Amino acid sequence: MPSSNTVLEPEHLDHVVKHFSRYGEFTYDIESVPPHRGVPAHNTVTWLSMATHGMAVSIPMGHEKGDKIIGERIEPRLTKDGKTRNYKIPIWSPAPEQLRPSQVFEAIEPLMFSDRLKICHNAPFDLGSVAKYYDGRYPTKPWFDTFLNSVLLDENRLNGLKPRVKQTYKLSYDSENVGKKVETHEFSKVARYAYLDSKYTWLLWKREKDLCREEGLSGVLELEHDVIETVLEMILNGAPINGTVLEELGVELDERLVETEAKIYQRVGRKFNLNAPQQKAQVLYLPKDEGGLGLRPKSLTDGGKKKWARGEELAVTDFSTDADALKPHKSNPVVSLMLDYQRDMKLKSTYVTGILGDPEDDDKPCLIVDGRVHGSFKQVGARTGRWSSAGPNLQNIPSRGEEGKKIRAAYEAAPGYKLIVADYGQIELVVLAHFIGHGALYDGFHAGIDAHTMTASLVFDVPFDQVLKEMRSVAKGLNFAIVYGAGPATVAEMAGITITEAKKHMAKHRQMFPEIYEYKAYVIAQARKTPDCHTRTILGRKRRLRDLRSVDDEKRSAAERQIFNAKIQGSATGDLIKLAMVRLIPLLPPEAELIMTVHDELVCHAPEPLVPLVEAALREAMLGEGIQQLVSVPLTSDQSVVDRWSAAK
DNA sequence: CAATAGAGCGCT
DNA sequence: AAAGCGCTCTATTG
Repeated sequence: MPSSNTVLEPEHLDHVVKHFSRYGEFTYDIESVPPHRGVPAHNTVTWLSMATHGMAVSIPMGHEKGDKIIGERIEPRLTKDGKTRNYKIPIWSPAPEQLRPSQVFEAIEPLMFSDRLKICHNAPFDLGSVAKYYDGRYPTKPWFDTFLNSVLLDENRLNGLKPRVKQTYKLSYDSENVGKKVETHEFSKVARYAYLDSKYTWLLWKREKDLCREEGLSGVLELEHDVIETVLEMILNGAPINGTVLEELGVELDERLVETEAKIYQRVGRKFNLNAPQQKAQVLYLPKDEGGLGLRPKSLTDGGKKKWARGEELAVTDFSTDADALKPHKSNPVVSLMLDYQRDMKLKSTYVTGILGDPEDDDKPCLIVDGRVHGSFKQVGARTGRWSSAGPNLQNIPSRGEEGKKIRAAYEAAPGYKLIVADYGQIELVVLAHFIGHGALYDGFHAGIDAHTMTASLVFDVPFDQVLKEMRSVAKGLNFAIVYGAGPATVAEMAGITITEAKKHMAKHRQMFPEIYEYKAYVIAQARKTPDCHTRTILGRKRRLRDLRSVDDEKRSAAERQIFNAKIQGSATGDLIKLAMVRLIPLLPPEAELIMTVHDELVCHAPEPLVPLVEAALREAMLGEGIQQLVSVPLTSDQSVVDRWSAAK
């Protein structure tokens, strides 16, 4: 009988599978290596670990580094300044002979594709990463994700496996961060590490699997488990993108950057680093006799504000050089050029080089594989229950401005395909009106009147068919202020009016929509009364903010804004959009794909002939009876069928 | 040399 | 005195 926890022989693997087959549940975890380490669609799995009743094992399948240093070699390498330095590189013994991935995945296929419960900490990654070994099929339900479970139980703590183990068992088993780069660590160390990942996932599951039920979180937990399927759909599909369009735009931006840079240096009379806020501040705010432009600063940086609060002396570098601070000086040619530079640099570095990579720089790989970028969508990335996206972030692709639109235009459907883009109309205000259940906003939505127009009509005392653009813009700011808790200064800034005017409009708004303010106060008061200071979203997700009881006015106010916003944001762009996505998957024809979510927006990709079907599926998923019944205000959506994402309205 | 903080900015 | 994110660059720290 094999006794080791590390599986190297086929007989051992058979024995392990036999043992696991006896039980209805098991945990598993994978370790992966570059290229595309964190990208389930393309990464290479070199370790699989599993745990169940009475057994936990590591199964290596391609780890190269052994346990001992058996020599060293000298390697000359170029340093950054072009010099050559000799580095001593240790030579490691080879790792023991291991099973092949195909052997391993074939052997465990009966476990993965059974009705046994697969338990993972961050299931989308582990489920998605093994799909490539099964022709794109990922292990079948049921699943249990201890990470999701953990987040729902406390969104304020660190919920990664290591922090949770440390919190629960006062124990650190990975001080070296082995999982971040397994291939650089010794075989035995990784074997132990992988084994412990699965073992502790198992222990956490046993310990915490029923806690959500005790807190009335079963419903959201079930929703989030259903959402896993939508995550897998998005991260395995990826978003279709045209690299050539980005390349051309990159050249255009580069040319302009070089030009702008030269003009600035010429006008200022010297070179400096345009990407360094401190150097920019000196150029802008230092008096003329000290080589600066002598401009009057508009605002402080965060660091500057702190200094000011402590009563310390300020330096020029404590003044902000952000776009907002520069705008008042736009008539100054240097400032105007700086604004151009900042905008172009952002687009070039983040959205062109960030995607295409830099051949000169190994740390900047090209993210496009077979015409797709695989962002990693995180279903509980935000503490409100909102999605987040990373690597690349597909939720902050530029949409405004001439150049921004060009970036978004690179996200295009494959030939013969279309993008179908659907977004909810005013979903946050709809949810707010639903929660209140009456009032002008509620009535307005039922009458099919645009929320900002409705608000403008009451604040400016005009019939809603006589609301002017400027009125609507102010109203938009006012509605924004409700949801985010913004003050007069922000409203003024947004709508382009004075603070005095903003205050006046806000007072009128309070008068015309008293129920909104009553409701807000009620939500905050109720939350403060609960033992853990929580409120719940429409589907029962909790947001806890202990600072609601802080004696520090600033902290308490911040918490009040946060908890109210979380209730609205979490219900709208957490719960409802997720429910719509879960409903969508079974309605989509197999040839159609869900590729992205941007908070209140879903993007699908489908062959042209199937477009009507996909449109209907999106309508049903987002607006159909099963979701509409949850909201006492009519849901609406806008849909566009386009070739390029930039063309959606 | 690697990790982290701060500033700034893209999106809903 | 504005909710929620992630990325890039510079400058500082370990």
